[in-house]
Amino acid sequence: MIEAPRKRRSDGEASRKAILQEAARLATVEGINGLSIGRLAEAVGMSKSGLFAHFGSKEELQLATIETAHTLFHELVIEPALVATTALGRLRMLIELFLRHVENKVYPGGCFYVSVGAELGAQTGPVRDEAVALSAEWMRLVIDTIQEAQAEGSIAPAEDAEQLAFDLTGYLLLGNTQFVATQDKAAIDRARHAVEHRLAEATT
Amino acid sequence: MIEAPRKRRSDGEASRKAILQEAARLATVEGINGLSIGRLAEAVGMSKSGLFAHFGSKEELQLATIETAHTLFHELVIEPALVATTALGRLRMLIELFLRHVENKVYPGGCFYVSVGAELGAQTGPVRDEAVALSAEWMRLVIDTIQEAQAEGSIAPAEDAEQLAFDLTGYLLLGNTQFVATQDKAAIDRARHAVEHRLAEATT
DNA sequence: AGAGTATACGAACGATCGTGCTATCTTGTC
DNA sequence: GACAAGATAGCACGATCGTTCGTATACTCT
Repeated sequence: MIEAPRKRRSDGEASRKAILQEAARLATVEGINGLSIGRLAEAVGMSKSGLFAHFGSKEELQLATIETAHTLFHELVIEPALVATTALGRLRMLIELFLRHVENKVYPGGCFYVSVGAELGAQTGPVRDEAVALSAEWMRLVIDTIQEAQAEGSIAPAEDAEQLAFDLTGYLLLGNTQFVATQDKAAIDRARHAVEHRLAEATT
Repeated sequence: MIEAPRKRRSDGEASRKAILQEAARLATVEGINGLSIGRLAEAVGMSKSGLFAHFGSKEELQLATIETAHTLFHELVIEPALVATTALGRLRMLIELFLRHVENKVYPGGCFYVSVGAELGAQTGPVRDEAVALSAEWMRLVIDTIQEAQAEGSIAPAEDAEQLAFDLTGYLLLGNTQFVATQDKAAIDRARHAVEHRLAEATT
């Protein structure tokens, strides 16, 4: 016997969206484990039990939060970068949009992946697995874009794409971390400068 | 009226040391906030109240934990590097010893500063301030060592010492983070390779 | 209009949190 | 060997944790 699909009401959908948006913000500050359902409920202005009913368990809430952050990251960073016509242009835009979304404080604790990835990296469970998988997705995208740029002849074929992606991501990671800790945009500029320097060496 | 200095007993001293060592380890996995006194007490095999009496508050425990990690970092990474006679040698040793202490899993969650710094970066309070200050100490040391190497003529005077320190630390940060998440030493080797490449460019 | 259900709330559960208080050991000093 | 003080444990506290349950509201569909 197959259950008839329950219909979702628009107000519930809106609540769920508001909850997850706030959850993603708070998770970058307090951690995705440190964030409690009670404080989250207070932040969005609803009851603990009402909020909880949307997810059924804290783990489901955490997974939904990660998915929400993932979607927003795609909207703000990845998809806008795809408009560039050349692979090298896409690579530059990916990096610049990443730095801007940190600089513009999309999340108070910097890049969501960095914050949650650092928190969960050494732990176990489905929440950690999801967070690590999405972090790896970024690295994969950068590597692929570099290889496309090599195919287009704008990045030297002698460059190890994975190593170059590592170097560039290292700058972004430290830029993010320093900016979060110091609130000094100089950290973002250091990252920009490092990226440009490295790309100047790699491009033909 | 000046109080006579309280004498500390050796067994208490040993307990305190064991507690803090375990606290530092657990903090890199569960976070310095996520770590609870109850679980820590269970991990070291003593009662919650007995452990608590050593510190008087959780914040004091956290500060003492950070100080312990700081001391160990000096012993394992910084002081051994000072034996090198040249500044460039010291720089290389600092970096290599850092990577080794990650690789050798001195802490299960990688570098203590990175783990705790990422967790507390966006928060407030004395614990965060202490963690951020000690992270800045590393950067300061790398910058100073680079400038000494420039004074010795082994690193090009045209290099911006702060930018070079940023680049190198970025590699270390990502190497640490990737290694913790994947347990793959290839991440450490990527960091080594990036450092060597960057130093090859900067040295005369 | 009435039935059915998604949404939300309040109250309460057992567990655990950080933190006290008190008693019992153990150790170092005279 | 007595005695003060440090070290540790037991117990209890109020608060908060994630979770469950029953119920009231409000929307949607027939």
